[in-house]
This record gives sequence, structure tokens and C-alpha cells, in this order.
Amino acid sequence: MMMAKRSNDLAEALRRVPLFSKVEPDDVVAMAEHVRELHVERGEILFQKGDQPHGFYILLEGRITLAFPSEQGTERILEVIKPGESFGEALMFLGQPYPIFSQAGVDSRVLDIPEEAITNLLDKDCRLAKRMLAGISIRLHELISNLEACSMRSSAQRVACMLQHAAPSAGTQEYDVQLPAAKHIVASQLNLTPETFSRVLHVLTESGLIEVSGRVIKVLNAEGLRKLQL
Amino acid sequence: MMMAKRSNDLAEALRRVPLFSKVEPDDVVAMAEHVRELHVERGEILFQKGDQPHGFYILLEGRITLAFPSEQGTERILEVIKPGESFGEALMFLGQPYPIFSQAGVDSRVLDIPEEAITNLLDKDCRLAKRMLAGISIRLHELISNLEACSMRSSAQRVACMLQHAAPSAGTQEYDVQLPAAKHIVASQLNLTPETFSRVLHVLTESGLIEVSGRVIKVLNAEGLRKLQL
DNA sequence: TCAAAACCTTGATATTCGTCAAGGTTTTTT
DNA sequence: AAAAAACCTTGACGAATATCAAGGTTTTGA
Repeated sequence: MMMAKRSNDLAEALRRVPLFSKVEPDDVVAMAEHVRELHVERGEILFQKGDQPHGFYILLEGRITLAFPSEQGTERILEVIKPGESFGEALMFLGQPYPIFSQAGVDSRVLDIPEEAITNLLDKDCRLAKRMLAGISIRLHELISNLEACSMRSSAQRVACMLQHAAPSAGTQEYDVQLPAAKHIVASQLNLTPETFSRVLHVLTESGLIEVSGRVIKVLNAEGLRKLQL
Repeated sequence: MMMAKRSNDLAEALRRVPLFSKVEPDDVVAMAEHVRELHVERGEILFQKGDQPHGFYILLEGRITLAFPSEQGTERILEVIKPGESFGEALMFLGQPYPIFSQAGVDSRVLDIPEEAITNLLDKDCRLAKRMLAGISIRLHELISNLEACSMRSSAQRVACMLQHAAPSAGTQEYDVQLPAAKHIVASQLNLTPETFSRVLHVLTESGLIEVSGRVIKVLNAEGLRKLQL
């Protein structure tokens, strides 16, 4: 994990992040003074469960997973962060130790925004506060959906649900889904073992609802998937 | 569900809510103009899954449960709101339909804060925005814990965890826990059937870790409970 | 205070999903 | 291009937890 880049480049990068797109340019420059760019290598841990948050992060490039650890290494991946997304804001506001850990899936570039840089800005710019409220609300909504899936739905329903979310538009009956990562990663996000995920795909294929070839899943009958949800 | 009280009384009630305790009195009075007090009877539904949010709520008195519905009525209770707590803020900011429904467990009094009342204030008072950020962050943190419990822990571990959270202080070995509601409500919050909950309590009793009498659980060996978590 | 309703427990059984193990396939590295 | 590593699938099995059913207990309320 190493530091890089001058302040000006950082200000430029920050401006491109949706969260800060409406912030006064001067304020962004001021904030950039406190921001560092980190390079995190594949497999490297950005923060551990139990670490104290000192700010939050924005992913510029690469892929970062947030996951619950487990003794036998059977981690459960909560979320896969993609470039342009921020993470860790809520834990920063709370000031409690991280309940999850974060790890780079591939070599990644991350902005580290210290708490001071943000709290100062929040006092000046209520729009930023509203944007952060919106951002955290989205997170919260996703967590609720995740929890519902986890506690109310069977494995096949969770997979079907994921495939439906990947539909290009509401009514489409046939479409291709390109899995965003290795199957075992996707399985973990659905709170499934790779074995169960594989078996579910098998069953859905047998039923003529999908066709699988590698990481591409061809949905043949979206309506049929919907019916699984009851 | 009926309306009641004059504006002045509402302003008074609002001031007592932690969220608004630092807001300028004049602003609270202005906000009170738009706020209604609702009376919700036991069993009545405040909002359904799928309804469009128009604001958020603060519970003054009573008990409100937030839950996922299910066809066969085997709902899963996500959270039990207690007096003084607010709910629905995040969904208001998102403007998406409620993913859960809310129901009064007993006759309750609720403040209905429409979106306009809050968004106006947010522009004026950044401290309120920060407080709301903190409030939503807490919610988010709880959801993460809930999801972790749900996907990483066994039934006995979830029960033990709940009993640990109810400890009066960190080190105490023996203490009484008064369940906040009927056992089947508590079971649902732990994502357990009442049957499984009952059996877990039985096992913990057999192991000499607890004693159960009605809704009071006497923890005999907090250290033993902790060891269950591994 | 008695009846009804809600709540809780216990047993038998079924289902879902995870674990373990082995073999095959694809991707990466040398 | 070969070797190694990572990834994926399949089968046999087991464990955890839900479901169904019945009976007991407590609470509510008429």
C-alpha cells in the first residue's frame, strides 16, 4: 500500500466523484490537501474488522470487497465496491470499529478521505450533507433487501432475484447476464456456497429458464423466474 | 388512525425528540405547522410494503414493528421501534416504495413529519443534517449486525448474542433479562421460529447457562455464553 | 371468575442447505 | 506450451432448522 500523486491531481479525481460534483471548486481543492491516494494490491486488506475508522474511502480503480470474516476462512461477501463508489461513510460517522473487513480483489487505487476533511465541508455545504444522506440511504436500502433475501427467500429465489435485477429493462423476456465476478464470489454475495449456487443454476437450466456458459447466463424466460418468487 | 393536538403541543413534543433537540426553537415551531400526530390502534398498519413514503415518523408512545411480509403470514420482524425513536428517514430520502410494512403492536401515538418540513430545515441547519447522518448510520450498523448474525451464526449463537447485548454492564456474570415482547416476537427478530427459539432456550438451560421463567431469563454464566460465539 | 384467546413447549418428521471429497475445466504463470 | 493454480461441478452424506400436530400454560376480557 503506497502513497502517490500531487494535490492537484487529487482535486481533479475528487471532482469526478458524483458525491462531490456539486461542491465549490475551492472547497474541493482545500479538501484535496487532506486526501491521500492509496494503491492496494490484489489480496491486500485495506481495513480489518475491529479497526477504528478515521474517514471513508472512494474507489478510483479496481475492485474492493467488503465481507464478514470467519474462523475457517469461509467469509461472507457483503458487497463488491466498483470504481466511483464510496464506502465506509456510515462507520466513520459512528466512530465504532469496523464490523467488516475490506480487501482488494484486484490491484486497486483508493482515495482515503479523513474525517476532518469531510466534517468541515459538511458545515459549509448542506447539499453535500443531503447527498451523503442519500448515499447512505441507498446503502441502507440495499442492506434491507439483502436481509430480506437472506431471511425470507430460498436459494433458488435468491438466484432468480439476482438474475431479475440484472435485466436490461422491466419487460424483457430474454437477455444475457454477465456475472460481475467469479461464481464463488457471486455465490457468497447471495449467501450461498459455491456448490449450492452451481446446483441451483443446474436446476434452473433443467427447467428451461436459463442457459449457462461460463460466466454468461442467458435468461430464456424472465416470467418463469418471476413466478419462482411467488 | 386519527389526528389530534394543536401546533403548540406538537412543537413541544418535537423538541423532546433527540433529533431536534439542538434545532432553533423558531424552526421547530415552523416545522410543527406541518407535523401531524397520528393515533394508531393495536394491530393497525401505518404503512404497507409498496406504499410511497411522504416523510418519516417519530414514535411518541406505544410500540411499532417493522417487518417483511410473507404470503402465509409468517412475517419476519426486522425491528421493534420504541418511544422517542424515528423511523422511515432513509426511505424518505430515497423516494422508493417501502420495502417493509409497519404495524402497531399496542395502541400508539406517532408524529408524521412530511418531507417538506425536513428538507427545508436541512438547508438551514447543517447540525440537523449531521444528526440525521448519525441516526441513519446507526440504523445501517444495526442492519449489518443483523445480517451478520443471520448469515454467519447458528440459532444458539444468535440467542446468546441477544442475551449478551442485554447485559447491564460488560463484565457482569449474572443478570436478569426481561424480554421486551412475547417470545414469538423476539424469535422473529432473531430470524427463528418460535419452536426453535424455545428449543434453544431449553438447551441453554440444560447447559446451566441460563434459567427461564416466563419472559424473564436469568443469565447464570455470561462467560459461557460468550464462549458459544467461538 | 370463567371462557376464550393467545402464547408456549415438545415430539415426530421433512426439507434445505452445507460439508467433504474427487475429478474436470479454465485461467494464469513460467 | 507446459505446469500450476484457481475455479467449477457433481455425488454422497450430515447437520441445522422448519413444519406439522397436539397439548399445556398464561393472559385477556366478558
